[in-house]
Amino acid sequence: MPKQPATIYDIAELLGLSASTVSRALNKPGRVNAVTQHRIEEAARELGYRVNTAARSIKTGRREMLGVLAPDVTYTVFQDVLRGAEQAADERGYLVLVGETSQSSAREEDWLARVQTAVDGVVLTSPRADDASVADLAERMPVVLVNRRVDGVPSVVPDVEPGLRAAVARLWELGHRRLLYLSGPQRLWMSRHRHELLDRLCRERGIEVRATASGSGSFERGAEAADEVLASGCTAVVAFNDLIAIGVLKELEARGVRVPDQVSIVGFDNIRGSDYTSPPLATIGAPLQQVGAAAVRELLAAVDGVAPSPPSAAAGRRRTRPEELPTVFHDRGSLGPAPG
Amino acid sequence: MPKQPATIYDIAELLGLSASTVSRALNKPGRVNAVTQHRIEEAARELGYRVNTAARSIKTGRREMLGVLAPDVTYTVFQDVLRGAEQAADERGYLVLVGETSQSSAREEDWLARVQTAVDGVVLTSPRADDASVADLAERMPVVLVNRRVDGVPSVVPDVEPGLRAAVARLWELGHRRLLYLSGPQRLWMSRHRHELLDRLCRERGIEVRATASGSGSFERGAEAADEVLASGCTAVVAFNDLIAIGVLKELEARGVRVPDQVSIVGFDNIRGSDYTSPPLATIGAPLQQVGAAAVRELLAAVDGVAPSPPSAAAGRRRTRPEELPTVFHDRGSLGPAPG
DNA sequence: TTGTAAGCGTTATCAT
DNA sequence: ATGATAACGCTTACAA
Repeated sequence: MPKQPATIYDIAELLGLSASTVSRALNKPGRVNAVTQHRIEEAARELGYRVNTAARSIKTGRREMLGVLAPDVTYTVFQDVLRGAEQAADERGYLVLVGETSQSSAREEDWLARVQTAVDGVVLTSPRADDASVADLAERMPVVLVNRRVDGVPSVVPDVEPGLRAAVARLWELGHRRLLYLSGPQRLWMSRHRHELLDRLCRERGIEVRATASGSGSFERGAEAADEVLASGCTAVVAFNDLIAIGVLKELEARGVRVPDQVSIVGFDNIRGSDYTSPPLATIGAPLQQVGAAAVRELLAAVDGVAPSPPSAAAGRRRTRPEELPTVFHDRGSLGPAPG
Repeated sequence: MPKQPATIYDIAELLGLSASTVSRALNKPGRVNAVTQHRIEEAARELGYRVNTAARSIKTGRREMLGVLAPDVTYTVFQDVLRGAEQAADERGYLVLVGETSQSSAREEDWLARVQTAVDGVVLTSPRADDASVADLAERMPVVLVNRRVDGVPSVVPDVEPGLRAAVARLWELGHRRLLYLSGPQRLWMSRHRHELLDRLCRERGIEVRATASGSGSFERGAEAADEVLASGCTAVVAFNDLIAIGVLKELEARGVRVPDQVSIVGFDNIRGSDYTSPPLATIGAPLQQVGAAAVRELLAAVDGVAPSPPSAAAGRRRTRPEELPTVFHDRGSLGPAPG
């Protein structure tokens, strides 16, 4: 049923031209007689011609596709990154391959291996692979990291500080002096990063910070943490992400503990749904679409740098200055004065 | 920096063999001497050989990739479909290209055109294109629809009836006799489908159903609809999707209208966050991952049917029997006895 | 301005 | 069991 798609030869034959002329006309218009050009375009439309990208790739070495790796398409953070990436890619005529690795490093490795030959580069959002593997991969193909840093590999990470600083200031103002950080997965660079920064910012003000042992980044994890929260004697909680935050919030509500009267809660990511709760969840969000777009632009710059132009000293291993992608604090109802 | 990847010629040369032997060894093991086989595999690993998929495609005509079109990666429904699709594709060694078309039909057309040459087939979730264009596309390449039906094009749609029937039964039981359907976008097949089915099921019981004019499927749309809800004199609301439902719920709460005491609310899709609200939102969910997986399996069956095997009467235009993908009613706090 | 021809990395056919 | 060799559809010197 799907009849063979037309090739440049079909067009050439139809018009009594040679394939190379057709190719030229279709690729670099201007290098061919105006009327011929027109006839070719006409014929191409007529025949429903589409360039065979595989055949082109084999010659040019360019795949015009790039990969985006996501541990979990289901987590809202990734969606915005993907959307931003998709749009930036589209602007440059690139197609996007997505790899959902479901938190499994085996699948991640697998996908990476398979996709390698099909794309010009990859964006890795919170990959599970260890630093060495990531650096290794970056040796073999253009790679840009999102929400993670690895030495020598370009990365795009929003600047956590402004949003978190605002949140801490607000907590201070409300009288909170003891905070509990609900850690995410230990292997997640971003969880450690947020923790460190929270520590630093609180130290500046003399706020005490404790932290739970690391756990998953899920709603259930948050619910489980309710006991720890109550036992900790802390008046406010900063969760690694909104899922955890909402988990505690709902569990505390279920136990009759009033938020924010007895405990204040702040999350991270400003996921869709974080303002559906009662009270709405205060959270620190990042411009994730821009993050995704920036990552792709950086990736494509690297891709461009690889082949054409003077093989200059090369754009080389730059990282987007985070100042350009600041997080924002969303002050919402889950924050209130410290009790007592 | 990314040195040229090794080819089968490199392996052949290294081992003093011919390229065809190497190719055979790598593709159909068994047709080559066991020890040669082993040496080749060894060398391949050594050299970090990866098959050049573009080169392979040009010969075989198979791309080993498929496309998944999504109007909005940001809406949870799509994510689950994508995850299911990704996994089913992965099982068969297929890579997935995703197209986020941001509700724009121009971008949709564009992406479809561009991707056509790069994939073996596409899964279209709620495409904007009209029936004719979809049928047309299906003429030129394997296509499977999700959450939409078009004559002559295979599609996978969960069975709305069981979930909706349960919801209606529950509403009846609670004494509701007048319902308001908050319509989604008119162009969305699924919105019309849900409406029709609701009409039918309610008629069976003698429940009256009204419907709003169509609107967007967003949270804001729900908030705006609050007036209509209150003016309608209906005791319960069925929203086209959870976003709308949560929008009304929050807006009613803001106005001091008690849910479910004064108005009961049911949504569709069981999106993440639908149970974060207070009260949690009652909703009708579908096994979306399975839907995605089923769509891909059907697509790959069509792809397989295109070339190899006896060109039999062909699997042809089947549609997955919906009985296999039933929706489920989630009874939650937003439902209560009809007032008065 | 246009045509000829070589070659990209594979697979597949046909010999050997 | 293995090796030549010819495609696949396209780009790109180079020649006309």
